Amino acid sequence: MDPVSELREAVISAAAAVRGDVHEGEAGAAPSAPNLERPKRSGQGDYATNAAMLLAPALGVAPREIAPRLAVELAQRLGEALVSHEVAGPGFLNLTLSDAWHRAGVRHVLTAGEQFAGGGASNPERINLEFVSANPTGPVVAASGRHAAYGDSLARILQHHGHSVHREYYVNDAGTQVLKLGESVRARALGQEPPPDGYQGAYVAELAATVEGAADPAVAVSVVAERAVESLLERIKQTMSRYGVSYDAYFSERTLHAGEPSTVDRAIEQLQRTGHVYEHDGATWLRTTTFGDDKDRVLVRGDGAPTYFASDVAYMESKRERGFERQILAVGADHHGYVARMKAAFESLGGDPDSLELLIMQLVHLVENNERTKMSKRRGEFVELDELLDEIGVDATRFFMLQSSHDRTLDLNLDLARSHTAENPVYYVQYAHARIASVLARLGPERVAQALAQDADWSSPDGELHPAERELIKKLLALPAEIAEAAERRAPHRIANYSLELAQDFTAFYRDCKVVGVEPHALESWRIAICVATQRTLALVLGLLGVSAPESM
RNA sequence: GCCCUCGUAGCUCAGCUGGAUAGAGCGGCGGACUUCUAAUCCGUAGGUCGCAGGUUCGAAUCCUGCCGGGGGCACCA
Repeated sequence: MDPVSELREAVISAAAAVRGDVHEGEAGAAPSAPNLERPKRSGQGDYATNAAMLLAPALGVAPREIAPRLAVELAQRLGEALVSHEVAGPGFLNLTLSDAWHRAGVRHVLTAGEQFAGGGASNPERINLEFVSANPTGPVVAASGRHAAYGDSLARILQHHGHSVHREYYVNDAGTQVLKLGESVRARALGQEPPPDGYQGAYVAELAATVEGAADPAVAVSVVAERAVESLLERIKQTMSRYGVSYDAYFSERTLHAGEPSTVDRAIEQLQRTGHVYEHDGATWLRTTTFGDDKDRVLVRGDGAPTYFASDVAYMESKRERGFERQILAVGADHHGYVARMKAAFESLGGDPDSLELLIMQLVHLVENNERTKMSKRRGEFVELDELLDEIGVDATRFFMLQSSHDRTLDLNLDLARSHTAENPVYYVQYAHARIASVLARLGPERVAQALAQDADWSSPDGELHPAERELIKKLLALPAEIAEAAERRAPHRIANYSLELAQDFTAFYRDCKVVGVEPHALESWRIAICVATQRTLALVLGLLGVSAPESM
């Protein structure tokens, strides 16, 4: 267990003991788990807990009277690690920990290696994570870069936290939009304008030139559409790969309709068995209102064609059949109306609606000349993700997309991104990593290995830790809780934020604490250890964001 | 009209399952390069946390209403 978790356990245990003292044998309402947090201001110790304030209502005693009792219990549990404590404010207990505790923290980071801050999931699950799933009727647009970065990073974080994650891209290769694409390509190939509700983009003309049989009347439009989709899907995969985003599967919608019976047929049968399906006006309906939807939904239209909703239901069933305990879908803001019906359908299928999560991604607005550009795939007015990557690079794009919470709309100022690339905070984080690499290179691998050895002497006779060292170490040790939070709240942006904070704390350390050549030898060893622990942690978090960690810049 | 969501510094955003005097980056202003990397650092200015009530020992955070932005209310995909 990591040092901060141990500390938290000690606080919880101490709080339980205090509660037991006063209300002997009484079950009572257990107070919610006490916080262990970094005080905002300096001079308030290394950590603070609000346990006394939470115990106050249950005990009927003022928080400031409870805190000293808590301190006694805590002192017993922490021994020499706890240097001092004080009751502050409305009843916080501020804790100051020893230098030795901090040194042990660095050893923990080094020993844990790549597993640092990992495997914390209390209930590891097999998760199916679906993201982007943009229609293969055009290139990947810039806005999808947000979905891609988010889904990919979330997958990495969940995995590091101990879950098993399967990433899928749902390919809508069936239905009218695909047919419209085919019609548009055919029209261009014949030198005509695409139909008014078709696709107008320049890429359609490219497809008209490259797709086999585009202009050949003997080749059905549906076949042209199929080939165009194939070509576009290939292009989408290339963009994703360039962006550092990988999928375990590109799941074809068409396969849901294939076979006798098809997955769609089986899903509908399953729903019929559970009694949630009825016929009305010649169509087949699912009674989603039973499970909280506004209105019932059509599965099969009057003309016998299954709706898109039917495919979605079948897809959920497919994921369930494949053994995923949890389904997470990152969908666009324009899909938020689907949440209720999807959950209702999932429950109708016999699934637990809580194990189906639809995360609503807010929009990305590209701002140029102080105006938001309107993006329409059909009219062909859009910025491609590839263009964005050409201009501001993969690392900067990913970091920018990941910096803010997925449920907030994001303004991406293209003018700024183009002209001030070096101002992106991602370079700040990468720079810290490169700087450490430079320091370590100066020392040489042998000296570094020696400093990291289990029996290396890290403490100079009279040396206390520098405040910058203590701050940096506590930031390192905050990562396990940070990852747990990011994983549980599906919030990669927390990791982006953390990486910036870690880089800041390292830079302060770098400013105040000389490493190479510092006397005595043990102090140099100790600082090398801090540098290595920090460098690895920076590389770890950048990795979770899908951003590179360069050795030099 | 009904439902969802967001509103925090000039700009872009953290902080939000209640905690101490609300933060960062960029931009502004003033400084620092014989240095372990200046893609850096130091200092400084900048806030009615949309508005109004409520709950609480304590509210940017929870509840209600209002205002404003975005989205959704198909036998479309």
